[in-house]
Amino acid sequence: MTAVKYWLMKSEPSDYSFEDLKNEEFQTAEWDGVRNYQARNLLRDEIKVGDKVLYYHSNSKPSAVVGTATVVRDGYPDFTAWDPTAKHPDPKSTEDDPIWFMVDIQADITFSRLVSLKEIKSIPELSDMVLVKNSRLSVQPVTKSEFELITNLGSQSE
DNA sequence: GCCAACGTTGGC
DNA sequence: GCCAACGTTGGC
Repeated sequence: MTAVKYWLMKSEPSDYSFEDLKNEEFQTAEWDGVRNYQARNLLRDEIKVGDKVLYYHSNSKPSAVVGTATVVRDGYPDFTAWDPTAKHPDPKSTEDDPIWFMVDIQADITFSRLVSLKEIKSIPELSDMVLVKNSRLSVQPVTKSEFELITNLGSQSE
């Protein structure tokens, strides 16, 4: 039994929002479409059932963490990669030799107020977050204290 | 919509 | 293996 780890996953809400996740059956969805090797390695090797996820809306007004989710399935091949009609097909990835991986996540807490990137940047304790430093990685590690601080902020009333 | 930062591709 | 050209991300 390994310890629970913490992550932040980005999605453009116009593409797939936290509301979309909550509208799924069992509020659960495949986190497909990741086409970045660093993120792939995390999905394939590091992210495990029971891990906790901050759900971040990028390219949004404002960009913000809007809720949390729980990983409910370990990494497995992203079969949308070899579907030419999918959103992010990759002909180099095949069923026999998959390149891209995904996990399943289930919506957990819906924040009562969003925690914006601006707010995150204003908090000294969060200045080491990957989100603040390398804004491009779409799946990134966060520490337990970062996760708890942001979840506490998002759970405050109003 | 702009563009900086970053990642990937491919010629050599 | 280098690196210029190109594509993408995502804040603003």
